[in-house]
Amino acid sequence: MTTKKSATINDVAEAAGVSRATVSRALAGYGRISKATVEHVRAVADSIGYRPNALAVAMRAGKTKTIGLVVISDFTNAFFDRATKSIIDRAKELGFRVLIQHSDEDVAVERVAVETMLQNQVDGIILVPASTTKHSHLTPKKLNGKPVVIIDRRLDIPRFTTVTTGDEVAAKEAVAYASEKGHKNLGFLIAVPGITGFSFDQPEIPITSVQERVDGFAQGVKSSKVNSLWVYSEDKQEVAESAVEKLLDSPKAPTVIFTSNNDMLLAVLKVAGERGLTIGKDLSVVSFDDSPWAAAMVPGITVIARPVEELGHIAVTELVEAIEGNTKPKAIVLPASLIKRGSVANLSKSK
Amino acid sequence: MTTKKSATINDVAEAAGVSRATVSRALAGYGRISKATVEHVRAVADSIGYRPNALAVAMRAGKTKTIGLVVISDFTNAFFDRATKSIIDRAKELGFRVLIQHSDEDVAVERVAVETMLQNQVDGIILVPASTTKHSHLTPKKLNGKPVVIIDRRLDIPRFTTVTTGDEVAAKEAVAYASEKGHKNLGFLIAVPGITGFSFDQPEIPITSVQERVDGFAQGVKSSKVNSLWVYSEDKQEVAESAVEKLLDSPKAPTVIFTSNNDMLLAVLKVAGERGLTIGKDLSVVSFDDSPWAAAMVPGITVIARPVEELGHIAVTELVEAIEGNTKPKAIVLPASLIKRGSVANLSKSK
DNA sequence: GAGAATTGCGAGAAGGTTCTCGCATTCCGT
DNA sequence: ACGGAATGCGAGAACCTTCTCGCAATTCTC
Repeated sequence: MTTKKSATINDVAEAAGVSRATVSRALAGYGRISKATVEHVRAVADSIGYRPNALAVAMRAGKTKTIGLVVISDFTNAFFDRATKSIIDRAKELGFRVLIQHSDEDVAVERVAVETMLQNQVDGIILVPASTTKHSHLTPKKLNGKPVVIIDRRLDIPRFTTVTTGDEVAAKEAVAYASEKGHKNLGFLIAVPGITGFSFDQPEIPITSVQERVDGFAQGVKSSKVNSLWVYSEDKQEVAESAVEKLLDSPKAPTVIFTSNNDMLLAVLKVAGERGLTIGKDLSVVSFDDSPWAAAMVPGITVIARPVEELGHIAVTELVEAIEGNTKPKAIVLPASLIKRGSVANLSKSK
Repeated sequence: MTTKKSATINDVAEAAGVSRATVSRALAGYGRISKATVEHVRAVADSIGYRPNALAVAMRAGKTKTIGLVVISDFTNAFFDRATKSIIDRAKELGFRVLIQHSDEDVAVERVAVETMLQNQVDGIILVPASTTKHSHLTPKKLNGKPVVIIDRRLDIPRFTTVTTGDEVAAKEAVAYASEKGHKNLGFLIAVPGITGFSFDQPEIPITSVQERVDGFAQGVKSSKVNSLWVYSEDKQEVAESAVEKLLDSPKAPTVIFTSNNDMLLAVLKVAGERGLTIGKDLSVVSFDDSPWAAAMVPGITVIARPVEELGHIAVTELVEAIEGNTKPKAIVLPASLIKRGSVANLSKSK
């Protein structure tokens, strides 16, 4: 038979001929204890393969050294993969573990995810909220006073520290760039969670980051005096593809399409491929969020890059600070930047 | 002041005027208890916002309903993002949480990751081992008899259930396909963790999945009687790019390059782009592992697709089975398949 | 109507750790 | 040599839950 039960501190105490308290002192290195005892206990603990039970430690300490991460999407999304990675890495640096849950843009799922986190006694939560307005599960009382840091989006209350990116400015800049390149008809393909199918009329956008992008695009269109055609799509490949079809088939077909995330970009690439349109020549494209493949493609995709790793890093740092001391909520905004590659054709020269 | 401490079962008992045992019975629904009491306790528990402490439950039960996942790479890798997602999803279905750690292909890191998992009392572990041979931290004794399922690669001992894909057959098939298309000079770009820089001489490959791909390629080359040029690279973008350069600059430059993973594929795309080579015309490419962008690109990348989601699903299912009962270790191999897109030029017709 | 059977619930232990108290031993100074 | 301080360590409580055991109280049976 193999060792079924793991060695406890009692086993070590017995084997070393001392009390539990002494073992704890020897291993944790606190209190008054002689060097000889420490070494003896250490040796015994090693020899019987003692491993402290993190559960019991957490119970006793009232702290689990674990933070909960609730994101809306999984790592197949080009933003959340990097965000999750940077959060895990930073948490590790600070001695915290990360428990991950996905809400799939559904407030109800988010609610149970948060509930699960709290049942598991996480010390704090990093959350990408599915809704700007629905946050009745995020009251201090329901959270037991556990700190929360909101990332990527904002809530309509200033209760929590929030880390976002300056998408509005970046979107405006992107439009100006396309305009300079001679584009007169701009298309926008915007993923809006919660809607079904796609629509040319602006639906209610429950997400501040998307709203900011829309606003930025609109400002850019206004100041550059170009034509624009907007289409709002469900965040789903096939739906987005038919939205792109509609966009390209419209009377004033855009020469450049802006996409609000990488999934939408893929839809544009797919349809362009099917129609034999060459990116950067027959059709231009600019997308939110950078990714390795967007950089490696020919031509490279011009993107609005958000400092994802930095965002994750800061979120964890802020959360841990809030866990360890009392901090005031603050709003941190990181700048996004336009990375120019070859996916936007220069129409002004060719004419 | 906000509620600092969460309500415990004692608070509920006191508020409801019953004992802890009764509260537990009422909420968990076991033992003899009257309906009236159940409803009363439920109501009181709701009203004071009682939330069972998962830590205490786990302590008492001796089961945490948590499985540990130790992967070598993060979700920015086109295989591990999908694997991780499918594992989390399946675990959720079976009522398990997932704790994630990355080993970065380093056995030492893997060792502490496993150690951390065990300290956290996971019920079982899913592991992508960094090494075929170094597994002294995976003895039944060190694992306290906790079950482990190995995925993606194999160990040189048959101690654990293993879920892998049939890469050898698929690699052979891919070579045959390229040969049919008229390619005579085949290039292989193979990521080998642990080495520095790149090399044309085959280094020791500590990973069974990569070894299988190498073997499959070799068999294909032999039976199709084509020329081949092999280059083994560190899994790092810049290194891989210079390896591709060398490949293309060699006397018998390959007309098609096979890559052992998606990162290597990106390196090929990048270099091809810089040299003005059009994929599917001037240079052909076939990669291991499918991804949304490989499908959406123009031309689409021909890939050897592995059933990643299925792999994750099965791994969790097997692990949970092992957790709940005693099972014998088995070796499960899932078939990989060649998905033909446009990235392989047809040379036989043009001649 | 008395004993037996059933029912509802409370007391208490266990799970592994940490930490506070307080006791006993050693060491120092005078 | 003796009082007091310093030191090392053990006993026991606390964290929160679950579950067994057993005690009362009620109902049933003849």
